[in-house]
Amino acid sequence: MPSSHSTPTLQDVARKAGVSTATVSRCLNSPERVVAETRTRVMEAVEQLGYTPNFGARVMAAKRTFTIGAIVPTMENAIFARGLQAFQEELHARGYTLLVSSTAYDARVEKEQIKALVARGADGLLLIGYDRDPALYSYLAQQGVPAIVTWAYARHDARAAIGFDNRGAMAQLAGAVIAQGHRRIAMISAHQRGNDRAADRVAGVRDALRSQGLAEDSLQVIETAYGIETGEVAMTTLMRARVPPTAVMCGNDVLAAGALCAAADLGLNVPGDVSVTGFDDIELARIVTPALTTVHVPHREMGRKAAQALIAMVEGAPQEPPTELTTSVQIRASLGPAPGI
Amino acid sequence: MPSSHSTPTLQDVARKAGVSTATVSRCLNSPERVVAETRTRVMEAVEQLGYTPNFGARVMAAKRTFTIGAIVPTMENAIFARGLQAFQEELHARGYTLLVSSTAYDARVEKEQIKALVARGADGLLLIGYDRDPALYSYLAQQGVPAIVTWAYARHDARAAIGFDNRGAMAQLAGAVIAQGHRRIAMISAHQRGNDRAADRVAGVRDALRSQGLAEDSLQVIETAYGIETGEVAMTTLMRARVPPTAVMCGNDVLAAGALCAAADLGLNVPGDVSVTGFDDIELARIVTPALTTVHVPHREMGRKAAQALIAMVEGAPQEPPTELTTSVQIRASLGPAPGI
DNA sequence: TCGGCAAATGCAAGCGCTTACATCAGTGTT
DNA sequence: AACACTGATGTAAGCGCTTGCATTTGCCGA
Repeated sequence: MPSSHSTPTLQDVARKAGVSTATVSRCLNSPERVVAETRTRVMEAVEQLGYTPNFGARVMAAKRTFTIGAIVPTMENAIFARGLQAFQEELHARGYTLLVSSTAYDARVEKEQIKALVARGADGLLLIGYDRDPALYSYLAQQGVPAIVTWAYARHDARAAIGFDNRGAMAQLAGAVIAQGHRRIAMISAHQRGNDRAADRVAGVRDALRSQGLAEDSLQVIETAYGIETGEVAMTTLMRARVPPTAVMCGNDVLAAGALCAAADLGLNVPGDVSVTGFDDIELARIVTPALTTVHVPHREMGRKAAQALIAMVEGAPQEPPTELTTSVQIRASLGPAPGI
Repeated sequence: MPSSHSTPTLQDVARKAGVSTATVSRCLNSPERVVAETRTRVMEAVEQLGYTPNFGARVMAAKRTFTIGAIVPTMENAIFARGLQAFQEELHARGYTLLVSSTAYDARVEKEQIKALVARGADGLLLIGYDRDPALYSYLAQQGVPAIVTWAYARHDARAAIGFDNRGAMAQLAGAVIAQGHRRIAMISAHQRGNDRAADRVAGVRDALRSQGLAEDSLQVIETAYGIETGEVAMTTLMRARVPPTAVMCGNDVLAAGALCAAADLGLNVPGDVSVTGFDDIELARIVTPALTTVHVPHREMGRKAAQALIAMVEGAPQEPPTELTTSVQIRASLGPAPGI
């Protein structure tokens, strides 16, 4: 008799349906192996008892959790939100559940979270960017947990990845800025240490300067945490200099939104007095005034494909080579000709 | 001998340290019950083997997962992001891991996700709002999984909750709008069905109209999905009417941002031609032009307290009564006097 | 009619861990 | 010196499920 107080178990269902636990288990996991009549009886028992399989037991017996972990730097702004949403949708469609945790851009926290997720039996992991302690990669390999790198793409790295060329995309955007006659260009970047995307974006701007025959060390870079307020502060510093830049390229749209606010506060006209650009093309970019010139990233596509690739790896498919997604420069009102041109 | 290929188990550690599995388990879970010397030996073995406890086994034996689930309507925009981030931070500090999933505002998906999280052994659940199939609440009760309702607060409901009075807050904001002389007020709301927050906000506006002796059925309400674009569409519809409203109150900041975009596209001046308000006071509200008048919600505080309360419940504390957090009306440039006043 | 085969189901051995209880070795008491 | 007691550790019984293998059942052809 099912004990009336604790949650029902396979046993209880089996007893109620008058079959063995094995049959119940099969009904739940490979219904085609059970005759229709029995199956109906079992399913009714399941229904009546309100039975839910015990996850721990199932995991232990089956060695699979159907859980995928994602470790992102932050959930607070929208940078990762859309891609993650698409990732989860695809996962959900394939019967997997997503576990998200965030690191606040702290490598130590990231390490903890990775271990926590692996300990919790994540079948696979979504990681942002490449740059982390190599020991973590060996740890994952040792534990047999596949991982996929996203939001970045490195041709030379064999690791599974779905991303885009941060450096090339930023170089292209910088090319557009330079083409507008800007020569005094500054950049507001996230901290580059441990953040390859940020570092690549700075490098991209340098690439563009160089290829135009401009002095690349003339590029002034302010590093700061991601955030609207930090973007405001950085922009204010920049524009109060003796010779302020005529274009400020930001490491992402959030910083750029902050820069725009600061410009407004300082009474500067954008793009009349100074041009501002972002990166990511999140919704924010369209809403701010003036609308932001930025790099469009196919976040949803990235999330979806990452899910597909990761599931394939989890299910034992041979690891695919990294995939590069194409980005495009979105020219909007925040970029104009350099003043005096 | 530890099999060289599979991951090490408690057994392996015990063997290596020359103790029983019970002792190893105790070292890991209640170190003070083991003599220092033994403990050191065990910890060394753990270290050398790179042992990580098997989550499933642990869960099954201990009946606890130290995992909390959160089910939010969406991760795509920032409405829930900040609160969730705070929730996770507090959880993490207390040794719990957060599992997030989203429902796309679909009650069926929510049901699935709740079951999935319970099946995955979530010790407790964070839910948004009250409005859902009562069967779900009984299911949770039967499964013994405590849940806390957030982003809403209902005095009359005994359910554990940490939230704010959506209706009262919106009424207060509407009061401010009316005080500016607005009489033709329209509202852009999320779909109210299954979304008590949205419904309460509409009701709040009606309350305010009534208490000012205005005809509450004169309030025109457009329901739409949450999103910037949907906000734009709704605003366009509203402003193209023969007698357009002089103030448009939006169910949240995202819709309001869309409304502001639409106003700009239509060549309307805000607040000269029409005032716009939001709700939530997410970062967006400060960035848009003009800055948004909205209701400030203490998201981080809510997230933090929700974590504390939920953990207390999970750990067996008697259920606390619902907690109400205070909101405040944030007046910014998007609200001005009604035209012609 | 009966042997043989396949399909359906049952049996029971784990999966790796926690924990109640048993055991054992010291310590202090009388 | 015998005893009770305490603290450290070991023993072993599950936790609820999956799954390889054994058993049963029903049907076919000979």
